[in-house]
Amino acid sequence: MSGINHSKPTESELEILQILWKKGNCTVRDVHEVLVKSKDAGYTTTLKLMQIMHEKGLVERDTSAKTHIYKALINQQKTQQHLVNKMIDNVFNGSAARLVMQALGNHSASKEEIDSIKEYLDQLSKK
Amino acid sequence: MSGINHSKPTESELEILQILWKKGNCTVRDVHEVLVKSKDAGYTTTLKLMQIMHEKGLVERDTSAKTHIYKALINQQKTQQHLVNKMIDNVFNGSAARLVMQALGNHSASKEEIDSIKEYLDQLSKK
DNA sequence: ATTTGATTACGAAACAATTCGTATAGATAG
DNA sequence: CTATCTATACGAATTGTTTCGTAATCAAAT
Repeated sequence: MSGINHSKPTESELEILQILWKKGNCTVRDVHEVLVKSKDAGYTTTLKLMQIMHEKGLVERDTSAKTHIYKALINQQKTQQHLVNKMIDNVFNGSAARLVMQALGNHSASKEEIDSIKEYLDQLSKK
Repeated sequence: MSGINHSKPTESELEILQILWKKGNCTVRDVHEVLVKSKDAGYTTTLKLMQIMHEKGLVERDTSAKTHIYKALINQQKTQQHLVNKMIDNVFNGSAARLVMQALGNHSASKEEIDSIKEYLDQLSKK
């Protein structure tokens, strides 16, 4: 077991992780360009965030060239799992079912989504 | 429309809200006593938090007696909805279904939970 | 070579969240 | 009445997050 990973990215870090998970290897500029579409931020802000994420071990980077290449180090699924579990405990008193209903209730899932969830539940039941 | 409520309680605030939602009216001590069961905190820390929550409009309080009585001002369901929606956007790229599956996958919902969700989904489908 | 542009490094400011020590006031027991 | 206990008020230290200005470095273009 090497470095502990609390896997508690902040909100800004999560935004960046999203991009890294989707696109794989990125320069700071790559990430920044996606970010500015949805929010207002300076380039050096994004840079600094990614440097801090590196210090924390959330990402790794290749510094062999002038322009560094970043890559997510923490796993998307595990991070999602961690955050969902925390929310279940923290916000829904430990009831996964209540979270699920809340999620489906107002967010108006599409028919396809609902069907795929049903299918998923059927598989879960068969055990 | 009067005061906007961003309903973005911090983690500590959420812990306190949980207790207030469950028990209704509470003194600081009531809340504190529940809190210390699961975490390490001084009484004045809890007090301060609740005072700040009051400033923010998250709770109201009756100060007519020496010992103040606190009560949640923001709605549990709405707060949950808000937080879930944010998580869907922020962590699951907008897919409620993915959140649901993640929630059910590892958290090992009980058979009863799964059944009640199925029922819920059937009702949703009939529309 | 010099200028221009893009990049990383660094440090600090601004803000927010958390924690707690100390002061003060009211209630109660002796 | 006085000592003690419990409560709130206040301020400040600490820590974490976010933001950005400025400097240094390197590459490419002129």
